[in-house]
Amino acid sequence: MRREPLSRKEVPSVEIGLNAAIVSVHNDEPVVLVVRETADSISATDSLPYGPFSPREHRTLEGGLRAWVHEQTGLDFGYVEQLYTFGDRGRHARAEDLDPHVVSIGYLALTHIEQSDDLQRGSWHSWYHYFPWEDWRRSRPEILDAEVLPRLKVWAEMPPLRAAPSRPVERSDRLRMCFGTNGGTWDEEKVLDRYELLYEAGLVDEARRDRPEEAVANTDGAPLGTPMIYDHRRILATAISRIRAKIKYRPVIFELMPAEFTLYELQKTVEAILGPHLHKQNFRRLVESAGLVEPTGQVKTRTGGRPAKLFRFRREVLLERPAPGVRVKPGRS
Amino acid sequence: MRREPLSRKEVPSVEIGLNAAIVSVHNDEPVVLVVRETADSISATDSLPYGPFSPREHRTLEGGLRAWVHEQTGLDFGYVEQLYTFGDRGRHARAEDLDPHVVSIGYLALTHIEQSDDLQRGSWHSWYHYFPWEDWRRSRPEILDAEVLPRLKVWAEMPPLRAAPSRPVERSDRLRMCFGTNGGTWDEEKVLDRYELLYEAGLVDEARRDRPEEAVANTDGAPLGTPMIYDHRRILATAISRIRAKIKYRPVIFELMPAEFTLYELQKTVEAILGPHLHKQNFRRLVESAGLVEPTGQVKTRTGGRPAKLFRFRREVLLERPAPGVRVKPGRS
DNA sequence: TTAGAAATGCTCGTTTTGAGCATTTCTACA
DNA sequence: TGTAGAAATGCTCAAAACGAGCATTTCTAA
Repeated sequence: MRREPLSRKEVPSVEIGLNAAIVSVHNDEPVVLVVRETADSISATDSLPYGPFSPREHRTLEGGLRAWVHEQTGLDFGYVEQLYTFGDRGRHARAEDLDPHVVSIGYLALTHIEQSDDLQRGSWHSWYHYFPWEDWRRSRPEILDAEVLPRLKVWAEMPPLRAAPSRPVERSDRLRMCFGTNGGTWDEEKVLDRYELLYEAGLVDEARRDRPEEAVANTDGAPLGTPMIYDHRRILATAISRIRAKIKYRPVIFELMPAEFTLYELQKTVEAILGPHLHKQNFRRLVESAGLVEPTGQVKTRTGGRPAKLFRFRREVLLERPAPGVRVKPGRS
Repeated sequence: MRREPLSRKEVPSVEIGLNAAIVSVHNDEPVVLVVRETADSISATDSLPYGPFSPREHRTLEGGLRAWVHEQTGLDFGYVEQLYTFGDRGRHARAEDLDPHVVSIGYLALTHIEQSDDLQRGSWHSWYHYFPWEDWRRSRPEILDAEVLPRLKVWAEMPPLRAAPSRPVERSDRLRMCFGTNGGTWDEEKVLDRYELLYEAGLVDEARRDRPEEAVANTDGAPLGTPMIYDHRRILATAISRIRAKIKYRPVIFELMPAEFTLYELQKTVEAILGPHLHKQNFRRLVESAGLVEPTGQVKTRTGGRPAKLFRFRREVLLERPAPGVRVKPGRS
């Protein structure tokens, strides 16, 4: 053996946290299931449903996740995928956090909200509540030019705290890459990168919480967006990035739809997730020619105009094509 | 609080295994760094470099991974990304495996092998050693029609052991989806899906190891491919799937290249990873028009023909385009 | 009865893609 | 010193995909 197996006491116990970003679309608004924790009698903090993995009780990681979500909210969801495993839940861990160390695994779950569903606990919040700078549905979000970019530019001019020769990319270049400043483009998939940059710049509440000793940039001015406990907002950012990327090559959007829907409802749901407006006729052509849907034969009246044909998801497409998805381009119309 | 925090003793200690699939290309052959473990004096088993995460010694998960790889092989690599966290290292865990439970995190690392590099331990093996049915470089691999598909078809005809109402996809449909039988197409990215199917069908050694009690299909006939310890072959399958998908939208292929290279060398490296042959002129047009490379001004003679211009990776492309990559189609030429 | 609102059908120019032919410029060898 | 062979490189061309917009149909509401 090349290495002595470590004895039990040599391997510090590690606790695994299971965390679920459960996403849905309600009234054309992307929402996430949030539990409000009352940490103490004064402050309330939002969290995703979560709980520790217990190998004795949970046969699998995913099973443990479903158990915790059910216990905390009453919700049972269908589609779920693993996002990422974060080793630094409290980021720059301080001594008292070291033992036991918590490693958190983030999951993305998708579900369709029926009217009849009522949660035992928790509530659906717009994800833009936590990331207002991502809300491009109407137009370029105001907070971007009013708050986010000015303060990030100040940060970009500051010298890095620790000289980082291993970081080849300048702060200003990272700013351009993430936020599309200086002639760059806004990539709606870079939600996590933008959040990480804001964290590093000390502009989100979690950064001030994790590194109170560090003088962070622009301490005057309110933190941006609504914070969450631990690294839950980072997990949510990961979830948004993932779903925005994934609907382009896998038909996961149908996890958010009812059994039957019109093409415009489908488009509205895609737009709720992706942000920008899509060209209606081209969207129809795309979805139909890709064989993603088939007409049910029914129509839906009360659409405000000509009745719309109802469609359902063609599950067979999963067997036919290697990468079916709503291949929309990030461009606006 | 909605939930009592679990006391220390209520949360069983979990050990986290860090596992690295370190990939390179050597002589147009995709290779992975493998350590041969001599489990006892009789049998030898291949493994990826791995070791437990110890929060006391490792500041981050990735740091722990690098430490273990360095200790076991002497290699320091650059690019690394997390793949997936598996909760069932021994799959259907038996009682004696339950405590402490091991959760393994798989990583993909990419590196370029210099002539001067010599490993202290471990060696580079072709990844097709572990997945011979994935080797489409010459032509359709013989083992597919001679061994893999006949035995999978037997399995597809068998009734599932446990009636699975929650599994909506028939075995024969999964076979078509994964292996392109019955008019389906072969998707070179589905390496993990194919391995999982073979595992479920009991055709790989690991399945027989993990579930000796279960009568698996086709026990006559040798197991397919070379096995690895624990779930390491599954991690390697995940790594291959990931890199085959990723080079299409991120310029990770350059992690495998020397500083200067010809376009044909680049093409050969892409083909080593993806498998099928690409159209040479179109590949050049693609790579150049995407701004991924720039000429160094030098040429390389001794190419067997007209000297080839040397190129280098244009790092600026990372700042310019949202998703630069070698967008090659899976089709053959 | 009619205005307004969607749904739907269709066109059209531009870009991207897949495929192949032709030319250039080396090396190896007669 | 030619000349064949092997790549590298340059260019063309048709098909498919894409982006944008106009036109028509068929509802509801007043």
